Amino acid sequence: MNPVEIEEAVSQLALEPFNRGEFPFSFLRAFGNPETTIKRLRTGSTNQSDVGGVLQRSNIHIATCDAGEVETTLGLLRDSPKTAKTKAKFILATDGESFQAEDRTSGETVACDYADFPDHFGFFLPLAGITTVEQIRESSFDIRATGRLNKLYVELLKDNPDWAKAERRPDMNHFMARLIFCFFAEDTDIFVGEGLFTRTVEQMSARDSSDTHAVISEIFRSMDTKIADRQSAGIARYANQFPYVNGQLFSGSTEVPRFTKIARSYLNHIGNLNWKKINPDIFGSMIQAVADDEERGALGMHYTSVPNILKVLNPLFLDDLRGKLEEAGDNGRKLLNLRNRMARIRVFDPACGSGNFLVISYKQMREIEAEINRRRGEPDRRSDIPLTNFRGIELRDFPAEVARLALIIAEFQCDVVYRGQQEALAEFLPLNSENWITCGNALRLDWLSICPPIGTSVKLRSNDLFDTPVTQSEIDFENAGGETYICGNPPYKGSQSQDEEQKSDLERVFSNTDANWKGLDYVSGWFFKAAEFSRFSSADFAFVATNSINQGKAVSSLWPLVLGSDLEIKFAHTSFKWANLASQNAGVTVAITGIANADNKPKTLFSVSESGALEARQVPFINAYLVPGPQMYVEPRSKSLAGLTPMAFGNMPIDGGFLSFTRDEISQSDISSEIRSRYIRKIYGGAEYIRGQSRYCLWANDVEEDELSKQSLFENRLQQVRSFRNASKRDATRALADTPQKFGWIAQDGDEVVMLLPRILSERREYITAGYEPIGTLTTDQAYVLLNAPIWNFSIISSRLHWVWIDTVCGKLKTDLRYSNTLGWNTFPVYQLTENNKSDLKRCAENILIARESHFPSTVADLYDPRIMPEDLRRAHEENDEVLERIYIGRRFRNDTERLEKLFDLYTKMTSKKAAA
DNA sequence: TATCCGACATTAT
DNA sequence: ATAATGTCGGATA
Repeated sequence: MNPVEIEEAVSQLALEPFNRGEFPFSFLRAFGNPETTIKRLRTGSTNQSDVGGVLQRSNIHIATCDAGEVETTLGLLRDSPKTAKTKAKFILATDGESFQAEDRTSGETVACDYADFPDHFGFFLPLAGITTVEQIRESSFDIRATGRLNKLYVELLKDNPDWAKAERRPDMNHFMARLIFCFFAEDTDIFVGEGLFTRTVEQMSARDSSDTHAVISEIFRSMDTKIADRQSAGIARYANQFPYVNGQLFSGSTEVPRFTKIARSYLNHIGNLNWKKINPDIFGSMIQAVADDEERGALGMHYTSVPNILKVLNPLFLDDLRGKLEEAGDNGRKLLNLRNRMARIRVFDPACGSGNFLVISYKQMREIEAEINRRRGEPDRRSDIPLTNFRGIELRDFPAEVARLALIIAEFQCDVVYRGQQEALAEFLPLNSENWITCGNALRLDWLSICPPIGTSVKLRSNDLFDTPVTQSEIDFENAGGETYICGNPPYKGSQSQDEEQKSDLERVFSNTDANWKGLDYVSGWFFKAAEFSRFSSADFAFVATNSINQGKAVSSLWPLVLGSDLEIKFAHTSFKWANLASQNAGVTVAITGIANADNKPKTLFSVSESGALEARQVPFINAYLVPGPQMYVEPRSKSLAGLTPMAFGNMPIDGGFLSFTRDEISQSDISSEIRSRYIRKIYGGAEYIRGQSRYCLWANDVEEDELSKQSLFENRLQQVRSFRNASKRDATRALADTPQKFGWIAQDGDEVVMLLPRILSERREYITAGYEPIGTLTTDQAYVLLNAPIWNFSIISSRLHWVWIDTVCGKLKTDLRYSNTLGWNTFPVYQLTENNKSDLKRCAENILIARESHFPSTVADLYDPRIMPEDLRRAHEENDEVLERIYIGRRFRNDTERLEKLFDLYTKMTSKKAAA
């Protein structure tokens, strides 16, 4: 269940008559517990309560009681030995009048009237497995509002099918934005009279809902008409009470979708919520799913947490502002300078979604400004920070609407908090008419015209930045000295999953470069455009992006263009999971990169330590791999830089799985042992090797198909391979359809001594786990192979030095290592090895293999699990490292940082020597 | 020809 | 259910 669904279930429960016996079960059901769980608790088989209540292990201990006994009952629950023993997170007591609960981990408590307990449902969200985000628990209102608006939205689309079509959706979305504004305004005295909007609609429209749309439309028309013009415009008397709002919010068509009776009652429900409590930073990202038919199922789940956003904003510029505030102390002059500086700061998010980066920037800056004004004795002073300095571009119209609204709401709320309700109201309306959130394609728009480094006007230029470079003379310098910070979390899309339009977006962005843009992630476009912007007006920028742009091949394609010789990475957050509430898509791993003009200041590298704590390191340089060290790019090579044995990419079947067999499939078939030994081979992918599993394949690349089809085991399989290949849209695959017995890519003859290593390696293992397999063993493309290779190669692959190199320079799958022959093996810098070196390394390699052997039949996964790695194996690796590292520097390296430094250094020397030669 | 990647995908636990 | 950890083959140079 998502938070919205839980909120609805909890609210429903509170409306029903209180039933002492049923309440605990209904409560658990509302938090998404399946019927079977409830049943088991009800029959007592899993109910461990020792106070006559209901106790669900490691979750909650609930007891209902007689009127007036709540306090005492909660005490009983608190002291219950079972509560402690079963590690219950919460205790809850209620008599149907009053409601009390406690979070046993944090000690936080809830005490309220029974009828109001749904207001605290966020408190209990861990019961539904939702723990990721701390603030979500303070967002009960936002979740509730999202749920109600969603119901209204769906209901309206159902009855106004034409509004659901692509061309009218923007009207529908604009209408929703207007409604949200009205709900907020009527609860915050922006409209004079409590609940003015909801009340007026309720009173002036017919109960049968036939004219609801007309009444709302008239109210909207009124809000778009200046007071002086209302009489001539013939505004209805009831609509005349509404203020003139402007801000483009109510301009344009005032057409309103038709309401059913149900929709009219939903509207009333929504209006009766207390919109004062809205969190514009959270609400925006929750509500945006409403307008997206595909995302609606995950309503309230794709929520970006404030701490994650601050990981971008703090090091980008907020920390600096706070530092300056501290430095200024009570010095009025310095405080004034800081305030003047902040008044000119522009924050620009060219992928702003519903504006949460902008809203949070704005709120944080207002907080700093308020402190300045407090210290200067001007607490009521009007804010000098213009809302229009927070600019954004967003592709989808609804989030774009919501972003603007969220900023307006944030401004009002900040004014109320820092200056007071009266001052906030006095200057709120009419809204600024400029639309400073642009709905459009950020990769096609000219950022300089949307966020001009100078001046305040927003005018769209149709041409791209690179079609018509902006010349200095066009720039108006009236506000010289203002800083611009570009930030955001733009969309990521791997090179293979981009659609045609996205491809052409990138093509335009990179058209004037010789970049391999086809291989780049979609997000790269934002980095490149930000860098170009920065070169016009020195704006620092930082984005969240998939970590793959800082890995593997992408590094040498993208970063030389972004950084050039004038920009530098000023801070970075290495890979971490970008968590939101959607457990099912917890999967994306991101990094944050912040870029600024080169200077001599130290850079800050953030990373999450093993214990989960955030570490910040000051280093002289951060390179594009997000490791400390001078800028350098490792490019793929087709041959080893150091003369190592060639490493081949394994045999790729391209067979839909039909050339593979399990052990059982073979043993249960009727093939003769002769056919079997002639055509069936053992084959390894990474998984089979690491987990010690078996897999077999048909290996008969050059045998006639007719010959093979005589075997019933093969006949059907070959047909399936043929049709699988024919169904492909890749030419090369279809061309293979006529020879279904043949692998798509062949790396081996099949009779060499095979050393294989998996293409994907768990980040938990401390070494790269290559291994020898018997002659004739095959590998799939999930493993690399060295054929008939001298054993000292094994020593190199198995070394910590090599692990560090691969970890840094190759790609990743999530945070796991992804080995690459071209990027990792062929680029690995090694000194020329003497015969003595080679024989020393051979001995070390053999010792590793012997240590592994001594633990037969442990699998690689067992042996290299760092928690249980056998001592003798560990020692054999240590010795191997000792010998190899002496060849590099005559002693052991102190740590991985030192290893990498040496490797980078040697790589640079070896590549420049090659280039010179 | 020869890979590199996945706002992932599927299997272990 | 979450945690661990690697399929598969198309797109690309």
